[in-house]
Amino acid sequence: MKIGQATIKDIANELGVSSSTVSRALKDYPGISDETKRKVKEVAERLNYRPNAVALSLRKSRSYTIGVIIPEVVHFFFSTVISGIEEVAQARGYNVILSQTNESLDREKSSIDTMLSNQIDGFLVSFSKETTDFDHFEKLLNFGFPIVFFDRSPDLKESISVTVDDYQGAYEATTHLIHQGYTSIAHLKGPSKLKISQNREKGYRDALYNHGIEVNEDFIVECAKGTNEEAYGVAEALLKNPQTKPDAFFASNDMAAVGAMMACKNAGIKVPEEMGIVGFSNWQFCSMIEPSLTSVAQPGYQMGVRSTTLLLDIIEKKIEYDSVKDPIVLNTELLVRKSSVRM
Amino acid sequence: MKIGQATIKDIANELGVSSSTVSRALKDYPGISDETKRKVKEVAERLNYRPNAVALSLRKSRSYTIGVIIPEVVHFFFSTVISGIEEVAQARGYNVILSQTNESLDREKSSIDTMLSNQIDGFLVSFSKETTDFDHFEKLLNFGFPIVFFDRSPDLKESISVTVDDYQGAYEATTHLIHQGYTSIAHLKGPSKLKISQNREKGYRDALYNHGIEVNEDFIVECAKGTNEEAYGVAEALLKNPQTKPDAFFASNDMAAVGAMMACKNAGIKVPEEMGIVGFSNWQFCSMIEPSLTSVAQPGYQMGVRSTTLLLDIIEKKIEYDSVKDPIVLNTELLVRKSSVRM
DNA sequence: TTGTATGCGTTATCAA
DNA sequence: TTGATAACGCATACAA
Repeated sequence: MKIGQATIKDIANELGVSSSTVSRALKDYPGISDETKRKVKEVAERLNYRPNAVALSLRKSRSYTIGVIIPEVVHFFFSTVISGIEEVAQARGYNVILSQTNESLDREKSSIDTMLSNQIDGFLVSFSKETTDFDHFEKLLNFGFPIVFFDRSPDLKESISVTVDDYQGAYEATTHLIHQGYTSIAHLKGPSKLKISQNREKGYRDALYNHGIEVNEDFIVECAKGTNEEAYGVAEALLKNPQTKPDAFFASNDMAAVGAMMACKNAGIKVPEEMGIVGFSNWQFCSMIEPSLTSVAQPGYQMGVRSTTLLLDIIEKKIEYDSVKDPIVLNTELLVRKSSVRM
Repeated sequence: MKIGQATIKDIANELGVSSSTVSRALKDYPGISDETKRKVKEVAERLNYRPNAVALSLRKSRSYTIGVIIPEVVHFFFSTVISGIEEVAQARGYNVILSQTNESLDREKSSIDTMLSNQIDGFLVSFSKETTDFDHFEKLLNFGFPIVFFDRSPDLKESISVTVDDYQGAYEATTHLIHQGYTSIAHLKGPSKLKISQNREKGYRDALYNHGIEVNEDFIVECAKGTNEEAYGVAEALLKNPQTKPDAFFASNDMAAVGAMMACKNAGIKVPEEMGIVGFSNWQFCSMIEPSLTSVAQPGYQMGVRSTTLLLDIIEKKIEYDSVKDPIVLNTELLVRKSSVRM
C-alpha cells in the first residue's frame, strides 16, 4: 500500500500472467513475445511501477549503495570531496549513504557496522584523527570487501587510497617562501598522527634542507585542532619571543594561516612585507581576505571523483582489487597571492 | 558468505533449535526460557551476528533511513544543516542517504524516485532553484508520506517546514545600516523565485519604509547565481553611475557582499567610512576578511537538528503530521562587525 | 514462450 | 516454551 507502489504481482494479476513473465518482460529477457512485453510495459507504466530496491538488495546481496565515512561535513575540503563522490555515484546509479564521525573512533566503528548491516557494496573512507589502529578495516579487506581510502590513508598493505601530494605541496610552498627571501620560516603543523601532517612537515623540512637552511625545531609547532584561535595563540607566542620570531609562516591548513595572520596584524607586523604567510587547502576565503592568502590548492572534487570511480570499478569488477598496487596521488597547485609576495 | 555475516539460521543450526526461537530469543520476547536466551545470545556473540537490515526493511517496509535532498553540499550553510541532520539521525539509529541536486529539478525528481524505491522512511528536502511546481511533493504528501522542508519552503498547504526568519534578519540588518547613518542602501537580492529571497527583500523594504526612507527601485538588483564575481559586476555598475550610487549594500548572501566589497575597494571607496556593507549567512570568512563583514547568522546546525527531530517524530508517530500547523521559524542573529560601523 | 518453485533473512501467526 | 509456515518483492533454475 506504500505510495502507490505497484509490485510485479500487481502487474501479473492485471494481465493474468505469472510474475516471472512480468519480471522477464520488464528486463527485456530473450524468449518473451513482443506482444507480452508490450502489454507488461504498458501496465507497468500505467501503475507507475518502480522496482523495490530493497527486495532487489536482499535477492542479490547488492544494494547499489556505497557508504561514505567522513570526519566532518562542515569543512570546505571535505565538502568538495563529497560533491565529487555524489556526482559519480549518481551518474552510475548508486546511492550514497553518509556518516560523519566527528573525528571519533567509536562513531567510525559503529557507522561501519550499521552500514554493513545495510548491505552496502563498498566503503569510501577518510578515517578519524583518533584512528591509529586499523583492525576494523583490515578485517573487511581480508574478506575482500571493497574499501577506498581518501585523503587520509592507513598504513596497510593491500589498501587502496587516493590522496593528495602533501609532500610536494608543502615542498613547493616552502620553496616559494624561500625564493621570496624569507629565511626563518615557521611551520604550524597538523595533528602529528595523520600521515598528511607528517608528509607536509617532511616537505617543509626537505625544502629548507635543500636550500641550505637549517631546521629550527622551535619553529615547528603543532596545531592539533586546526582552528584559527588555536593558531593565533601559537603564533602570538612565537612572535613574542625574539629568539623564536620567524619571518614567515607555512601553515598546514588555511584556518591556521589566518590565525597567524591575525596574530601578526595584532602585533603590528606587516604581511607580506615583514612576514610571509602560506596556507594549505585553498579555502574559498583565501582570495577574499586582505592580504589575500597564498595557499596550496587540493583537488577535493577530483579526489571524490577518482576514489568513487575506483570503488565502483572494483565493485563492478571492471578492475581487480589487487591490480591497484600504487596509491593514487593527486597533484596540488600552489596559488600565489599577496600574503607571500614581497614588493 | 558476506563478511562473516552469520544469519539467524546459522545460530539456529548451531543450537539445533528453530530460527523463530532464535529470533525471539534475540529480541527478549516473553515466553522464551532464560536458558535458551542465554545460549542463543552466546552463539550470536560468538558468530558476530548482525541483523540484516535489508531483510528487515523488506519485512517491515521500514528502512530506518531518511533521504536528504539538498541543492549543494559545498555551501557553508547547507553543510552545517547536514551536520545537524547527521547528528540527530545517528543518535536515533537512522541512516542518512544524501543526494545533491545541483539546483536541477530533474535530478531532484530522479533522486526522489530512487530513494522511494529504497523504501526510505521520510524526506528532508531543500528544493532546487528550478523547482516552481510542487506536484512531485504534493503527491507524496497526499499519500501521507512524511516530508519536512528546510530553508526553502514550498507554497503548499499541509506541508511542514523549518525555515529561518529571513524577513526579520533582513529587517534588522537594514535597520542597523540606517542607524549607522547610511541612507542610500542598495539591496543585492537572491533568486526572485525563492521565498527566502522574497522575504529578505520584504524585510529590507519594510525597514526602509518604517524609517521614512523611500525605496529606490534601481537599488534593488538580483544576483541569481550568488557568486562574488556576479555581485562584483553588479556593484561596479551601480557605483559607476552617480545617479545609482548607494552608500551601503545589504546583500542576500555573504559571497555577494564580498563581491560588493571588492568592487568598492577597486573603486577606491572606503568601507565602512563611505560605504556600509552587510551580508547574510555568516560564513566562516566573515570574521577573517578586512574589514570584517557584518552578517546575519542563520542557525544552520539548529535547522538540521529541528527538522530531523520533527521528521523522526512523525515517522515514529510520536506526533501527528497534522498537528504541526505552523511553519517553524528559527531566529537569526545580526553579528555586527567592522564593515557596517562608522567610526 | 510461459509457468512453478525456491530462496534471499527476518518476523508474525498459528499450532503444538 | 517452541516449531512450522507464510510472507515481504524479486529473480532464476527448472519444467512444461
